[in-house]
Order: sequence, then structure tokens, then C-alpha cells
Amino acid sequence: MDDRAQSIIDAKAKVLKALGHPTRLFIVEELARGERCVCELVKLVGADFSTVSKHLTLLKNAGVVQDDKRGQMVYYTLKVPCILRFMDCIEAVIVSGSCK
Amino acid sequence: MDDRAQSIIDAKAKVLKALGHPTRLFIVEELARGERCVCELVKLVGADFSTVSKHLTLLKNAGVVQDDKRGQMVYYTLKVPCILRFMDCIEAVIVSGSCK
DNA sequence: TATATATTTGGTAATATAGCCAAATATATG
DNA sequence: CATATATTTGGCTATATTACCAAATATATA
Repeated sequence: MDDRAQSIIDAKAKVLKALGHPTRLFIVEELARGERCVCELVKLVGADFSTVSKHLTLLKNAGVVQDDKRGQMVYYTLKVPCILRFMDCIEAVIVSGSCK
Repeated sequence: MDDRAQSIIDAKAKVLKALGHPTRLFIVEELARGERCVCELVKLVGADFSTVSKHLTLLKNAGVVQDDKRGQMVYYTLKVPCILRFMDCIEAVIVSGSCK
């Protein structure tokens, strides 16, 4: 495998890895319903502010979410909604063990 | 979040996490082209036999691949091809930074 | 300006992951 | 049966991840 192919694989794996944590996946699915500020996500997730903030930073670095600071709050939105269509596939994996 | 919702999230995150490693993602994309034995994957990946075997075990536990032992060889196949359709989305994330 | 609120950053400890080697297991073949 | 090949498992070390706390930063408001 050449360097270019390898770096594409690496980049894709990075996105998938970002989604591969229960808290981050939860956040992504919550953001699918609309913009949320960090404080809302903290309440929903039930973890420390710093923990949620770090998960959000990681998602942002992976290119999955974007942030928008307005006043003293930071609002996060899902940058790549196509990810959600994939969830049906993942769900199929865990429910029936296969998909089309 | 209730226990049931939590365990669904956990299961989905497990699948995504399994895909979130360059070597495993490479294996999945290779299996998308057809069945491969471990020895072929070892050559393609260029890592130790035991390393590849462990990645395959992890993918199997996540429900992504299945194995079939024939003779002294073990052949792996992709169990959930719908995962591949998702790759276009992931690729969009890393190339253009957004998707529809 | 002082203070409260929202968020991020730094530090740290516990746990998980990845990769290699060596050993074990299974199957085929001489 | 002995040996070679294919694969997995166990053990180990290095590295990465996660979560919390405390401190720093930024912004709003009294």
C-alpha cells in the first residue's frame, strides 16, 4: 500500500474511531436532533464538564462536528449528517447480525 | 438514558470502534472484494500473524466479519456489506469536510 | 471592577489497546 | 507417526485513552 492510500485509510479510521465511543456516539445522535450547547450535553451525558468538552474536541478534530461560540456558550452542530444514515446499518449489525 | 438505550449505544459504538483502526479498516475494505484467508491478509497488511489474527478476532466479536475454516486455512468474509456504503460518507468527511 | 457562568486546558491515575515473540493447537502430508 | 503449515492464544511492554479534579480563560452582568 502506498503512502497516499495509507493516509486515506488513516483519516477514515480516525473518523470511525471518533464515533466509536458510547459517549461520543450519544452526542452525535443528540446533535442529529439539532444544535446543542456544551452545558446541555453535559446534563444529558451525565459526565464531568471537562470530559464532555474533551469528547467534543475530539469529534471536532475528526471533522464530525463544528462549534460556534455565541456569548458565553459554545454551540455544537453535526457537520456530517450522512453519518446518521449509516447508523441503520450499524443497528442492523447488532440486531440481526447482517444487512443488505 | 435508560439501560436499554445505553446498551444499544454501547453495541453500536463497539462496531464503530472495531472499524476505527487503520489495519482493521484495511482488512474490511479488502474483504469487501471477496473472501480472504488469514495468510493473504497477513501478507497484505505486513504485520505479524498474531497481530492480524487478533484484529480479525476483534472484528468477528463486533459482528463485522465471519470466519470459515476449511482445511488448515481460515477464510474471512465481510458479514455486513452495508458498512461499505458508509465509506463514501466518511470519505466525504475527510475530503470536503461535509456531506449531504 | 468584582463576580458568576460557560468552557477549555493541564495534570494525573486507572484502564485499554497494539504489536511482537514464543508457545499451543489444528490440520495436512510425507 | 513425524513434520510442515496455518492460525490462535498467552505474555509482555509501550503507548493511548478515559475520566476526574483543579486551574485557567472568556464572557456576561451586577
